[in-house]
Amino acid sequence: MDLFVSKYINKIDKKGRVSLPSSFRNILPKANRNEIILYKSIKTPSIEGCGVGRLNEIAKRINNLDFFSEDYDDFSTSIFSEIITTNIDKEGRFLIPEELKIYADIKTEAAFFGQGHYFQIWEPKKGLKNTEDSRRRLLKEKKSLRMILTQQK
Amino acid sequence: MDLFVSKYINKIDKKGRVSLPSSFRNILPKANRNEIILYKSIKTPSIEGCGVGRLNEIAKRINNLDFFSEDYDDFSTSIFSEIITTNIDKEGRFLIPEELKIYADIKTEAAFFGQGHYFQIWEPKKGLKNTEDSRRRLLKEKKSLRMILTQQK
DNA sequence: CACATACCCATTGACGCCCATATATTCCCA
DNA sequence: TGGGAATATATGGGCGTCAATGGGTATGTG
Repeated sequence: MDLFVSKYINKIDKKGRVSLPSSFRNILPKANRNEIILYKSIKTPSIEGCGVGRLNEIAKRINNLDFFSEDYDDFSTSIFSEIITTNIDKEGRFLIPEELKIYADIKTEAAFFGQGHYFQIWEPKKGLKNTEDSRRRLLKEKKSLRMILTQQK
Repeated sequence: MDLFVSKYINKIDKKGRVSLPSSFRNILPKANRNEIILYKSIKTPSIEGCGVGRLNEIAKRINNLDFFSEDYDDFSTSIFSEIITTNIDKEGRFLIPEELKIYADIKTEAAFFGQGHYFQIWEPKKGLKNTEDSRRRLLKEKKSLRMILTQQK
């Protein structure tokens, strides 16, 4: 398994530390298992995160843009300056930067939601509500989950 | 991690010294960890900086411009002749040359913005506003940040 | 000599590293 | 196969180290 899946709710201790779910840690490449990157989700009041490996891919893509164009600066600023790297201690815990906690309204507990190649961190109640809303939207639009889950390639 | 990421706001002391964020220092090659280059950003009222090694990369990019265009001379002049090297002391601090401080309107605090292979130094309020503006431009143009952040190769 | 800057030392708070415990899970063997 | 032991995970807390900051003094250069 090399995808972030499932959801977990973990406590944030006095020092502000929170455990990255074990199954998430195991997905990080052994080489960089003690570092992740975090950034504000664009569409939701949540934090998104993933291993640092993805950062290099992003850098490569941005570097391919015209260096003297406006886009280059916009992407570079919006992405690199907004990304925060944080270290994972030997027990598998990390610190959520204050700014991101405020953005996601996270206080004493953090809910982790696997999203495949990345994961989201929510204030638990908001996160669960978002899950329900998502599912409801899907069904409403008659996009059959069943179809997606059971169809053959 | 070998990229300049995140943002930091540091104070400038009476002597004009300011700490280069620790994570930025660690990116500089051990060989030249006590020296960086600074120059005026071409498109914004900010200072750009990087390790001395990056000079070659800048030269390459300018060389890729049409040699006979006006841009070539302009960029070449604007950048190379304006580059200033400055030393980093044992505590990780350096002096921002007066001319650059004036150009960026920096007085008592300096905001450092990671930009991947280089970084920018802004007057804090202006820098934060610039980040917001960048993001707004990107979203407005429906250029999906999310795609860059999460897509697979 | 005056000013700027490099070098040295000190302080504070944040963070990393280490150890400890409780609960849950897996493993192994009788 | 049942039960106890070993292991893993989430969580709590002590303490040393480092980053950011402040300031004194030496060095140096015009």
